[in-house]
Amino acid sequence: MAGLREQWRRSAMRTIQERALDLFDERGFDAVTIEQVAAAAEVSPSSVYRYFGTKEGLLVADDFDALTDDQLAATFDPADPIGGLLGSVLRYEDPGASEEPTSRRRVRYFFSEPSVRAAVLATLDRAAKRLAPLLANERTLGPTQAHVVTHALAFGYFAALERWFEDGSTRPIAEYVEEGMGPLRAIWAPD
Amino acid sequence: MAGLREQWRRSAMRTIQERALDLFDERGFDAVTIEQVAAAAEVSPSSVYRYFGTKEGLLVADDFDALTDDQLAATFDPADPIGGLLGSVLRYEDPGASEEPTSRRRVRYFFSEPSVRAAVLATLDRAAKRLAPLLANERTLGPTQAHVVTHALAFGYFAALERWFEDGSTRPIAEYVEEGMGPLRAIWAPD
DNA sequence: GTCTTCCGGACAGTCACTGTCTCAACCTGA
DNA sequence: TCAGGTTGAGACAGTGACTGTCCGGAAGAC
Repeated sequence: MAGLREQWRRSAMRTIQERALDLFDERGFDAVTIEQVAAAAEVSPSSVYRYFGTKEGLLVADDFDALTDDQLAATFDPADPIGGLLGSVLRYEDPGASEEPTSRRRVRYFFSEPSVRAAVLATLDRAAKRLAPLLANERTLGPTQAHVVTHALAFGYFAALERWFEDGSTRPIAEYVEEGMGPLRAIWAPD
Repeated sequence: MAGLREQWRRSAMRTIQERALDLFDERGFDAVTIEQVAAAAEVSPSSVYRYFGTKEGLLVADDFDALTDDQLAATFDPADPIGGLLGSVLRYEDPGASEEPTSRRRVRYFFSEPSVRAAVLATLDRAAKRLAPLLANERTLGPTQAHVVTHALAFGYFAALERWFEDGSTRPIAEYVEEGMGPLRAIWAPD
């Protein structure tokens, strides 16, 4: 059973996020208060904090944080992290994929709103920290090197994404990742 | 002339920072309010904000932000960024160097206090963004690649620093940077 | 149908941060 | 040395993000 309670919670979260995006797009992130978001979604401000933690959390779904260690290990390929990343991007951009409708609207704030950007950086930082041991296990990299490399990958990816955004978000993201992260492939090149 | 006003401002900033560190070390970052810091330093809370902008700013001196573009270009070597970074670290750790006494005490909070960590990440992000054009000018890297690489370098450096901290801060930082960022040198290897 | 559990709403409180005003002290030019 | 302009620190009120706690009512188990 899905759990009626859980069901209602999910739908509440979705409508809160959508109303929030409506307001943000209309008046700007800073000009909207949590109270207004709560009123627009017809919930209490407490619930917004219960669901999303922070105002930035309304935009930055910590997808990575939600993954268990096993799920993370299954998604991440230590032998070819950039290839795996590209695969995720391609899957995300696949027109047939069933992606949540808000995910495209949110990205804009990742780069335009400083506090949101900071929240994204923090998420990437946590993700890189969790991925490091997975990389250290299977390769000739020491733990410090693995730690450095996962951070380089995570934030390199972010940088590529930013270029895509600054370019007008017209060409596919995968192109920017492929081209931008190309130099990082040298890390795995045979010497 | 040094400017009497400017002189007093500098000394005020130093004492504020020192008092703040005293309080943070004693009670913990979260348990200390700006008002208490201001009282301990015998200035008004307004001044603390005027000087440091945010509570995290008391610990994260945005040294990079303060540099002009020219100064930045002079410090950064596009041909060998990792070597330049190592040089800075060695200079920092040189026992003969005249470093500000608070700089060692602050580092701890970079990694232990989430909001401070976020502020550091934001600083690195800004630094990487400013460095990208310098890297793109002189090498065979495209602008997107340069953007990715400077982010990889900045946050890779941060990761190496964290390993140093987690290891007890006993061995020299340069060792962690040298070892951890070794794989990134492959980016500049001749193919 | 009852009992338990859980969760959303209400509410009060804290504190980081902002904007504005005032006044005193520095700086400048004669 | 002394006016006049400027700069910058303190005082103060306000906003809004976020926290903790309590309570009632509805979902879940039996």
